Amino acid sequence: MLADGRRQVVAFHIAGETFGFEGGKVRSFFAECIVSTGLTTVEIDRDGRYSPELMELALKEMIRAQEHLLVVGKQCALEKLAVFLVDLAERQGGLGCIDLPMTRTDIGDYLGMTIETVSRNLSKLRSAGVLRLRSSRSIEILKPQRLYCLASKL
Amino acid sequence: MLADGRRQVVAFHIAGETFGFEGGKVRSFFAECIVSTGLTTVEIDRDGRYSPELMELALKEMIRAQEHLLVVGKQCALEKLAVFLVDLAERQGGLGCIDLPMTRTDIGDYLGMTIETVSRNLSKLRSAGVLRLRSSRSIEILKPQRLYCLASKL
DNA sequence: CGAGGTCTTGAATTCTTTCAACAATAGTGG
DNA sequence: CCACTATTGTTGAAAGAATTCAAGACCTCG
Repeated sequence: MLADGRRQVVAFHIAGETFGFEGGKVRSFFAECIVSTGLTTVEIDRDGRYSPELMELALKEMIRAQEHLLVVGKQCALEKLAVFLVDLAERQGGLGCIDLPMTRTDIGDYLGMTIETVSRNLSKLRSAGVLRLRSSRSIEILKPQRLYCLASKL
Repeated sequence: MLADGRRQVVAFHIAGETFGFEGGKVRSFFAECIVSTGLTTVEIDRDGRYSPELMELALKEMIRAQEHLLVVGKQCALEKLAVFLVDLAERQGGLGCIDLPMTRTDIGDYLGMTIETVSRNLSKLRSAGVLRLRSSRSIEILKPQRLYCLASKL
């Protein structure tokens, strides 16, 4: 949360992902469940040495944060949204149908835009025939290559 | 660098800071010197276990990246710039005079805005009496509390 | 069926970007 | 030391994009 009440969503995590690598005793971020969730905690060694596996996860998380910067730093809302959708699709295994468990507000706070902009640009993708909204929380990708292109992945 | 030629500056590092914690063999980012620079490399153990000290640095770097997200995600350019200046001032030890070794382009790519917007908002702060430009690369803070307030640090 | 939350869409405003011109600065070679 | 040149920085005007404010549609749950 920011001092003025605004919120920056740093990441969406799906099953099997690890988060919470904050070093010190002071925590700057918090996590929220948006679907029913099970958690496992990972303890570090008493002497503070991380295992290579855990270290790798922490570094992966850092790279992800830095790559998220690339997205949020983009100027065009449509592009940001495309990257978000492609990322989500890949992590859900394939570009057929994307499940959006989060609200438009969550997406907006993740991408640094208002919910109206999220909605408008989803509509823009819809009317361009790139995707179809089965419901507001379920998206069917009709033209994956167009989406990839917008996301600068092609 | 982004596929379309745009650039996202992830961090500015000053003397004594550590960077380059990319886990795998593939590197997504690169570093550039903008002042004359000395470097020391840190090697990790053969078994891949990081020392607690190095781990702490890596995690600090991750937190920094996530906090940078908070800045880039902000909508207002003036606010972003204020946060940038306050951060730089604090790392340079005090708010008297800030040294800007980087170009406006670097600042813009760091904050996710054009150089013109950087320049314009610096001018805005100048005409508001918040700061004075000794030169384009050297800034004197006249009203620190105003700057802090803009940076949502007060 | 009703109520609350979520989502979409429109219109006006505000802000940034883009394009262009010019000023200031630093570096180069005579 | 000075003119020349390239880079960097500033500013203006127009265009474009997102935000804000507002209204209404849709969905879910009790």
